[in-house]
Amino acid sequence: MASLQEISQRANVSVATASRVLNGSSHPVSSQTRAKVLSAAEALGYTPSVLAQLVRKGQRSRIIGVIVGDVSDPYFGAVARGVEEAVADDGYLTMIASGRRTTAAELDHLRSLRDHQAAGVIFASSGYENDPLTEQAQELVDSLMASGSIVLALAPRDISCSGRIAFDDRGAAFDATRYLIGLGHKEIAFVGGPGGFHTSTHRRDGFEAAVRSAGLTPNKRLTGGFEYEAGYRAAQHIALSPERPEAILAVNDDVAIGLVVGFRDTGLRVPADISVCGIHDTRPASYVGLTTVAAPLSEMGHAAGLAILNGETSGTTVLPHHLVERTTTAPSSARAAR
Amino acid sequence: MASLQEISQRANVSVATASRVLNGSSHPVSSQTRAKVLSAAEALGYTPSVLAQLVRKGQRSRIIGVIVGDVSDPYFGAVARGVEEAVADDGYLTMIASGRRTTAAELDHLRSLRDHQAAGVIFASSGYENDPLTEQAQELVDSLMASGSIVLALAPRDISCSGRIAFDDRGAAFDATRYLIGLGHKEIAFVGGPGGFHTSTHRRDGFEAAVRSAGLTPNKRLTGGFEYEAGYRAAQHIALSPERPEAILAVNDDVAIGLVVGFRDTGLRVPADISVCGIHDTRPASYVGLTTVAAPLSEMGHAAGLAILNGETSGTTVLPHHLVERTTTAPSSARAAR
DNA sequence: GCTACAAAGGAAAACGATTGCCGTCCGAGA
DNA sequence: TCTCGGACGGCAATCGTTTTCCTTTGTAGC
Repeated sequence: MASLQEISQRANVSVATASRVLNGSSHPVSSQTRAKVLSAAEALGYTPSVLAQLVRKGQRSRIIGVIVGDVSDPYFGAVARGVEEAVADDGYLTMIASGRRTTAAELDHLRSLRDHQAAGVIFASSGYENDPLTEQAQELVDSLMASGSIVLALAPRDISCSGRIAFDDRGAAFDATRYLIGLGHKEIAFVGGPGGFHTSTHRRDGFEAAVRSAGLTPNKRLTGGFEYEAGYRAAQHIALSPERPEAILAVNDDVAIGLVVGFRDTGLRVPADISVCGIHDTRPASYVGLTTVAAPLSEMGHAAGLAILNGETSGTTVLPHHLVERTTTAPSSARAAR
Repeated sequence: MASLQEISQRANVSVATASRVLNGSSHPVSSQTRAKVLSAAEALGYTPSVLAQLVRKGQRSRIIGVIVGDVSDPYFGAVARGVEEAVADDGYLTMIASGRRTTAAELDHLRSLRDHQAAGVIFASSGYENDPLTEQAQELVDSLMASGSIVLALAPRDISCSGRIAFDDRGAAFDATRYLIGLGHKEIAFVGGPGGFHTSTHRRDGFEAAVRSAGLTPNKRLTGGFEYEAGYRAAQHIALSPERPEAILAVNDDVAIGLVVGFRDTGLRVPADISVCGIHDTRPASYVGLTTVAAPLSEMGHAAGLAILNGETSGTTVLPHHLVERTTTAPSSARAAR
């Protein structure tokens, strides 16, 4: 509340001197005056106006924005936690802004982050094809980068930014599918997210490639949302379908869990009757013992945080994933031996 | 990037006029000059410096900070989503800051929120007893409120702020316990969070009151963390204990789910051998069919968002909870009839 | 006793805005 | 013709800082 102005009056010095004492400067100040200023500041409870400092110095603030698709999705929680761990010790502040899966909301957040001169922006959510707002987003990203902010994408996006840190969506789906094939399953389906999202598409591509490479024909792939409910609903359909697959790869854990619970609610046994595999390995996966591909979520966040701290301004990093086998998948023979 | 200065030069008007045109003012400007300014702004790609505006006008920014304990806890996700829905249409931005369950980190976030003149701050996480940093937190909250920010607590906190919006921790635990008693259980235990947290304590109090009011003696209550793992570990102990309870109330859903999975992993049947009830009704609760008390999480967030929008500066609101019966609880007779 | 230089402090111009106050111009009313 | 008032625009102060130039003073070196 108290300004340098008031401090300087109370201490009988100029504003310049007060500034020099209170906010580090190389300009020398005698220890007497320094003491006077310090005690005045103490008495008045001085707090520098960070806003004014930013205006004057034109620097970046110590805010790092993480743009996520859904605040209650544990995927984003993991990423955000990684960012936080990387930057908290350096006094940077991670703020999570939810795009609620709409680009319009993301634009609002980008604008606000630009307005407040954020040190960095991290896109944790995937973009989607033919997004009419891409151009606007790119403009905002450009202006952010032009003014010194670092913009990183952790998921596929039609935006050129300072750098990318991700895992291999296609490869993860490919590996998971190979694993299911290795279990002896022949009829394998992919349950994807909402159409058009890049992650969905890449993962579906990986799935198809694996199925084809094994000489099988890719089974029907149903689409839905990214949430539990979408998986649950899909399970209802699949359970009733005449040509029910033996195994399913879901686009992510939430959908996979929805499938598992949905199947069980309709009387199917998982994995005896049908195997289910997810992608991400978020916390709830272990709640239901889901077999899934562990994605380096917090590692990605961590790397992104460090990149912003170090001002790294280019490059692409791909972090490794690995399969975590739990209890929702079983060899095909288990079914035959029933 | 372009400043009013540059705009005014290009349009051959004074900075004052440019300001009046570009950022609404009641002062009249002829349509000719207006057009000149507008086209200059367009050509130069003018964006007002929100920071400078804030410095000059001393107003609050359009940022609302939500301080949570753990970004991957779905409890906080629900609250944040509620806030978001309430304020997004008015152009306010919800930013989630993780206190990582330490007051020191919370203080950092509070400072940053104050520095950026946030419109409001919402405490979604509980405080704990004898927190040595309470005083500092109170000072920060006071300075925030003094400068016009609204500070709301959604969980018990030893801080006096603009208002409180919550549900009845004690009552929720009381009702859940009465429900378990109503099922015929006599040996009921409470598995609490880390010692000292107000929510833990209030819920334990509600539990004890219910048990006592039924003429039973409160069973041992084990403490742990707020997470799944704490519940899982507790389940290991309880399963091996000679005087195993018939029913358990957990401090929240995550712990309850940990208990359920933990029990099943040790061969106990839930609910046949032991009933488990949670508090919150977060998403994962439905994944495992957990019986739990539904807390008005997003409603609290929503109400808090509206309160900040409307500048409501006082009052306490308590929102209702209700029990959601699923499949982790069963009557005691089910056990006897085994 | 002179110069030279470092230390110490202040005045004032920025940064990018907003706004109170004043001057000019014009048309309307007397 | 004179006056009055409103429309319109600019000057300059202001917000809370930082930073570039001074100016003054003290001291060391010759």
